[in-house]
Amino acid sequence: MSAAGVRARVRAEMTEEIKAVARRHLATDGANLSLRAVARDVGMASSAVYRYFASRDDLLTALIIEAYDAVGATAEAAAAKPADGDADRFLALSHAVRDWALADPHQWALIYGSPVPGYQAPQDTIGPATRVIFLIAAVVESAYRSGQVAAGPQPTGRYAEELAEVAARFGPDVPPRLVGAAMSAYFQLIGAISAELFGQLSNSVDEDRRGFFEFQMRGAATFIGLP
Amino acid sequence: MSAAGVRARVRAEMTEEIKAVARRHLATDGANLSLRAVARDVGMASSAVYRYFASRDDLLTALIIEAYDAVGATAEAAAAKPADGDADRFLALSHAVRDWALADPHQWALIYGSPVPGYQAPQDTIGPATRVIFLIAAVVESAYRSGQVAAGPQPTGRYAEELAEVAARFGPDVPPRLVGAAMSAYFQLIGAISAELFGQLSNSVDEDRRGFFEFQMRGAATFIGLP
DNA sequence: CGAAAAGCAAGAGCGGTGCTCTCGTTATGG
DNA sequence: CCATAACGAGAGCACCGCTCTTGCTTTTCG
Repeated sequence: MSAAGVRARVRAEMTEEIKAVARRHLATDGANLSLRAVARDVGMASSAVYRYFASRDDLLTALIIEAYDAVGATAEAAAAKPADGDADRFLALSHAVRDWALADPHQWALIYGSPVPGYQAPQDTIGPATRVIFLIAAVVESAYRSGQVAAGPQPTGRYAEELAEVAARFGPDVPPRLVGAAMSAYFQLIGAISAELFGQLSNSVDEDRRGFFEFQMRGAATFIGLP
Repeated sequence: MSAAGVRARVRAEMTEEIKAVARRHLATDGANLSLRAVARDVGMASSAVYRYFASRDDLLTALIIEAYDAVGATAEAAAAKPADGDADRFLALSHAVRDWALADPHQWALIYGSPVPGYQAPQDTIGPATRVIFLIAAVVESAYRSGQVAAGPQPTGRYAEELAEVAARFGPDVPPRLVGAAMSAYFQLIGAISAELFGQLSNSVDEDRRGFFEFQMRGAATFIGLP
């Protein structure tokens, strides 16, 4: 009847419902969720799910993309808020990412944990995956444009050239050092959150993990040279 | 016959063989290796494996402990070599850990990747897990004892007290800041290697990852205050 | 309009998994 | 020497991912 076609709309709704149920299972079973169990919860035969996702890995890929988008949106919202300087903006962004990770550790593990064995990240995921690092880079670039970035160690050697190539994507005259520092800060962010989530803080920092996280991120900001 | 008992010795050998085969499977299948497949390779019924390991998770735990021991031993060997100052010792240690991880990414993922869902790290693993961070702490403490550590940001608040408690385990008068910095450096090390191994460097630093890694670790050393 | 085409859901089935239980055998220690 | 405990193998249970076939419904097009 409708121009869009009933079938297409129903298909889209069905796809969303499967993903929603799968996301729920992800929260309890992690990456080894069972496609059959998801199908049961949705109320259809397991074979019918294959009309919507070519394989279990394809379903996981859809969840991965959604997770990247979710954490990216959260980080963007935090970075958009008014902040007292670029260092504070970076800290706010970091806390937003950490809060998101704490709220749903399995989603975090899905995108930043060890890759699912036998699973190769398809092209669809590399776009959404870069949102957070681009945000950090934007903060760093903004600070640099306003001339507020302190000096720091210069990269040298072959990797410095690679950093320069990446820097060229952001604009002219962006020093490779800033790109390197931004990437390093990004990996520190991911690493600090993963360490906390994966239990590496047990028996050392148990009460005030948020404070210790901020301590680490302040170090990262200093390394970049943020004011 | 023998005092030790034939059975006990055979049992120990059998346990080792199962672990060896499982380690081989780990290199190809990752953490979702199949106990049945391991049993087939060993040449026994899958049910017989349960005489040696109570469950598949128990087998994985054994592999985890071995992996922690292996990376710990590697790091210790690197840290024991003569070095040109404590910063260089830290760098050597870092490179050793990275080299080990590159040589066997699945073992790395097993211990530093996302925890296997439904798998709770047993007590047996927390001892071996602390070897590397203790090594870093030892380097930092040695530098501190010789009065060569530069000043740095002071931790404040509740987590600072927790760091002080950890510091007390190392000896009197160890500043909490050093413990925090050492832990931060440790997480940077883990995070940088995981980022490289889990594909986060694709399309940015592809040629000289070793150089970029050293750039990051130099930053960590500076944050600690190593000379 | 009506037939052909395409999309869809369900069921059966294949080979695989972790794990348990039983049963015959073999080494161990009182 | 013999009861006991450890052992290996096999059958079996419930589950898994995935495929194929079979009917049915919607869409598309001559």
